[in-house]
Amino acid sequence: MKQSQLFTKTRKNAPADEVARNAQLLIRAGYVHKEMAGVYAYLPLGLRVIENIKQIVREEMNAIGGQELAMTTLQPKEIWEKTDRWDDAKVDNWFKTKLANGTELGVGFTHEEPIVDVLRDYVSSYKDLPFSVYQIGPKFRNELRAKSGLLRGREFLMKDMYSFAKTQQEHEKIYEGTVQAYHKIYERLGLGDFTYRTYADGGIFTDKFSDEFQTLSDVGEDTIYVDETRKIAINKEIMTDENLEKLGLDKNALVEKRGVEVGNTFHLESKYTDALDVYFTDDQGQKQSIISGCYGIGISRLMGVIAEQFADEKGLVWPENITPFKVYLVQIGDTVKQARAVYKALQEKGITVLWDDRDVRPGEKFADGELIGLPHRVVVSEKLDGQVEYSSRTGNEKEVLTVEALLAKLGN
RNA sequence: CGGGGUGUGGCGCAGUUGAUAGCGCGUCCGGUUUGGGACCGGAAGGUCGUAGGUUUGAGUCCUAUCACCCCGACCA
Repeated sequence: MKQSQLFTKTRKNAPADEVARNAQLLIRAGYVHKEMAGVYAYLPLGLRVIENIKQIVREEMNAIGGQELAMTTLQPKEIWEKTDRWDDAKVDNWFKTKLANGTELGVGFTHEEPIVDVLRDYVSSYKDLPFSVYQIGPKFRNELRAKSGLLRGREFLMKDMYSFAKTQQEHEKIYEGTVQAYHKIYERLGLGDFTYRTYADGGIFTDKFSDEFQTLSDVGEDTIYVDETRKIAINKEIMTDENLEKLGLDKNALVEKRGVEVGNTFHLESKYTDALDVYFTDDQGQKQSIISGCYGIGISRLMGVIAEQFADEKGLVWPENITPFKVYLVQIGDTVKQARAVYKALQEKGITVLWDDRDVRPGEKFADGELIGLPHRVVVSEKLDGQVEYSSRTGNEKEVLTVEALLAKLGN
């Protein structure tokens, strides 16, 4: 992509009403546009990041047998009444609306009820189970207070998977498999080293704990206690002596940290399936409850967390796997021809490039490149005598290479 | 939802005891520049969040309202 054609521009100042570092940088660099409090549009650069995150999540969900689908945003109130989650006293962050004829509708804040409602059409026998389905799409929550930029929005993107099993044992296996997939996802996103599986409250309908995935961060909203050697943590909310013993955690090994919840997994037992009257018939001809689990990952929140986590004083720093483009190609002076050749050569290798072909001074290009945060910078300049200068976003050293050497370096 | 704060060109800000709204960045035109956000000259762009009110006169005072931010409570 030529930067001269990118419709967004960088800006030197962040809007005064945006305090969160992630949103400040993402806005300054042209990744997102704030539509209103807690509601952000994803601009071309931002959408590329979002799509990269989604793709990693999708691949890992597919790898454990998840089947992708897309549920609806508009929701009939009846199914939510069956699980007693329609009443505003029970769920206070619903967005609700009405059809022209007055029929009340909900705007989806989660999708347990609708997916279970779908099962009714397709699941009746033990032969139909187990399976998992997931979707990646918008969620709407009428938060009393949106905050922290992309970390807590009223409209946000989430991957939510739901599993359905014949027995608790079968469910546990799926659940653990999903937890392992989550670890892979955070690893691939570059967050593996500081994202912890964290025991948390399982909710009112199970005595099991749920698991949160907490990325350590000063801007985190949760207080967690981390056992760094075992790579596990416990949320402050459930930090009691009794729970520590139940979980086999040693209080003395725990360190208090702040975390951002970047995912969670819940045991739902048969609460939703029973409430919506969806059962299966076992091989003895007996009606049985379906055991389910739900598994969320905040896609747009992850973009915020990653922006926040890796940024330095110059701007964003994207991990290799989710960067909108791999290379920031800077053309200095009268070098269009050479720059185009490098651009094409990189692209032929399958390396994505943002080519700064603008007619602006070098300093501005470097500053913008650093703000935008692509991992690799390549400079084409008359000074380099046909070679190119390579530097990484995070390193200080620059090396002058031939184009062939550059391709070899970036091509693996 | 409780407490606190802020709304003035695209962005960041100033605007005194009430008197026809300024600055920086950005944008446009012309020129000089070109390895770290250049410089010179010119120009466009604002019913001061909105609605009432007080006043000869309101960005400024009063009332209401909306939006946004922060702390708390709640939540992916």
